[in-house]
Amino acid sequence: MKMSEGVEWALHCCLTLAWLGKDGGSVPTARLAAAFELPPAYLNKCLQLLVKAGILVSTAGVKGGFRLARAPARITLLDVVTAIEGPEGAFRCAEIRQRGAGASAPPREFVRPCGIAVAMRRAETAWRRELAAQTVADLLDAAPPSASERMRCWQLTQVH
Amino acid sequence: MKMSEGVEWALHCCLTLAWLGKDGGSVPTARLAAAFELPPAYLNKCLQLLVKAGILVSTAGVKGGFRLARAPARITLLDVVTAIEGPEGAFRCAEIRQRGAGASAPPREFVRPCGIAVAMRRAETAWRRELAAQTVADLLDAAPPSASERMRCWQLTQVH
DNA sequence: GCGATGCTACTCGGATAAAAACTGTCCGAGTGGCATCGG
DNA sequence: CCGATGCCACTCGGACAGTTTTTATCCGAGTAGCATCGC
Repeated sequence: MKMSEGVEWALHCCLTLAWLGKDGGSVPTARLAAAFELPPAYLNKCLQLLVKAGILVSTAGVKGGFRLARAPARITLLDVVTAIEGPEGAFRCAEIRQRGAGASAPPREFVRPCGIAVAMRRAETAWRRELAAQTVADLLDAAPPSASERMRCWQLTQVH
Repeated sequence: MKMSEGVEWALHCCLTLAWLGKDGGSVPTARLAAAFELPPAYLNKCLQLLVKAGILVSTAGVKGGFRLARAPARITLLDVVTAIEGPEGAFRCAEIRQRGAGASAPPREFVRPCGIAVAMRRAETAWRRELAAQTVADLLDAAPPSASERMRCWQLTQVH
């Protein structure tokens, strides 16, 4: 059960966009990739997922790039995780209770969901609740102010 | 982020062992695999993980097999999930904040952990807490009594 | 001088390969029961 | 009849392939700015 690295990348990029894009400018993939030494093409793939989810908006052309689609306070960590990992939960009940020994049971016994699936779903719900309670704005507040400034200074050095 | 199917298998096997092994007998892999139409060899691999974690005990020999190492009330879902999936969390912080733009930052800035990692860890902790709050005994109570009896009857038909 | 127009460089976006993890399979070491043999 | 002993069938346990998911890469479609050309 390994979460995609794209989640970490996406969150750091959201934070960076919140810092750099304050003046309304778009940031291209190449610059975000350079900011964290990530493979640019694959990072682009992750950012596209965020666009599809409505978290980012993309602009084509020579001065194009990505920027946040809405205020950081309205982007939860759950939004980002779901955008990258997909809507399905980690645990998927295959209903093996109905196979083998359970094949001869009356169908009405399987009307109520499998207790194991319920328990696992409950845990994942708690996980989602915690993720939904945190926003990108919270991450901005928690990060040291120097990081924001360093990122902004670094961006100037990258202008060719 | 897909959880291994072995988790579902292991939980169903723990439930089955609690039902069948009441009289102290061990249940071999082949019988558990037949009970859910699972690949026997791979299921055996999962059961070995449970043995390593101290959840099951295995007995070799002609009347051998697996049985619960302790009472169902003392086996949490977290125990089983950790045994199959390993102790590491789903999210692993790669500290990309220290690379690229952050490479020139003073080391003391990275003493406190990455805010993103903290937030993700908090969510996973909530997930673990829910899993730890549920035991195999709770699953036994939640399952319909007919399932227990059916499994016991079915077992008799499997004796060669 | 001013506007329209064609061009170029740069961007995103999706289709295409390599790598890793998960899933599935096989065979060997070890053990306990059981039949046999001897006393 | 009772005990010791050797054998055998059955079990777990770890080493070996196949398949799906993840990671990484490349190239094409499209767009915005800019220089050029014409009026």
